[in-house]
Amino acid sequence: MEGKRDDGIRKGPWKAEEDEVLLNHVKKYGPRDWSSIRSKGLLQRTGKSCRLRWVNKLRPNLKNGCKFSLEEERVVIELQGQFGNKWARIATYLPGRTDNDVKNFWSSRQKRLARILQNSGAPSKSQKNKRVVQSYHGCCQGSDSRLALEAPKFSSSSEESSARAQSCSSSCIENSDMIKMVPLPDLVNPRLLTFETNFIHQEFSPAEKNPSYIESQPQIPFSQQPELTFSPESQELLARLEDPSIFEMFGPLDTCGLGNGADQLFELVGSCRTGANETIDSSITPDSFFDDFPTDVFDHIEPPPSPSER
DNA sequence: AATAAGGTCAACCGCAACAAG
DNA sequence: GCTTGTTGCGGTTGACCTTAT
Repeated sequence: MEGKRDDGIRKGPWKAEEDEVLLNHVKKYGPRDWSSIRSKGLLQRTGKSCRLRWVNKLRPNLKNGCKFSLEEERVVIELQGQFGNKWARIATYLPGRTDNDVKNFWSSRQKRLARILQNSGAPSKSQKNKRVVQSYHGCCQGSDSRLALEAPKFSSSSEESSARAQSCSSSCIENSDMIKMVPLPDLVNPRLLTFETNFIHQEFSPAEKNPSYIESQPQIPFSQQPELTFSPESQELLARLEDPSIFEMFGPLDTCGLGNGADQLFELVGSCRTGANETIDSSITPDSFFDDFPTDVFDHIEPPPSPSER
């Protein structure tokens, strides 16, 4: 992969020295004249390659190596529906994210979805657990997930970067252990247990084809987003629960195989579907309920507020 | 422990839009 | 108006890492 082409142009991973040269160039001349970097003999890289490196890795305030937060995830899904695969445009709504980040995020997500759907006919034993979990995972998506989006104006103020750093670190928290300690009623706010199949339809029939969809949705800012939401692809799976044959896919597996809480899980799914406001039985043992879940189900659950924050 | 499968990320490629000559 | 060079964008690929078997 790494190496020089016949014309002497280097390709492949960038070295620290190359980054340094590129950064120096940008400091001196700004993020432009990429091709002059090579013509001046500073680097054996194409202008395109230099630009790409700057945009994706060296630009200040990038959230490199930071998983997409729930909010970011929602923004991408929302805007992909609105704009289609206009990654650069979508990225302008996500501070610190590049078009490449958004593109990669989306394609992984699509792959995952495709695989889930493809496997749904004949799930392996190990998939059974996961699929149910994902259904649960998705069923609690807040119904008011429409967003008020406005392309932000970025500044380089320290205030903004520290806020950014904070949001980045909070979204990177590995919180499965903390979550395991939280009683179920604290995690699942019954008010949030409504389900909106439109959301799924949107994912597979982008609103670009139906722009009125976006406009018709109530728009609320991030700060008013439901505090507990789940990965949206799971909603598609949940939608499949409408199909009575869905449970056949689990074969002989019954809820006993999923731990003590699985019965509640299916009740929960049912209440999600009806939008009922039942409260969750507080006699459920949280540990037994969650222990059978793969930890990735917790990935998108915000850590609970500390008692002082409540 | 070894291997396969899946996921993530960085980088390349081709194309289109735009500007300069 | 045409050609050429530059920039920006979206699609794709391959390496690497993680997780499952």
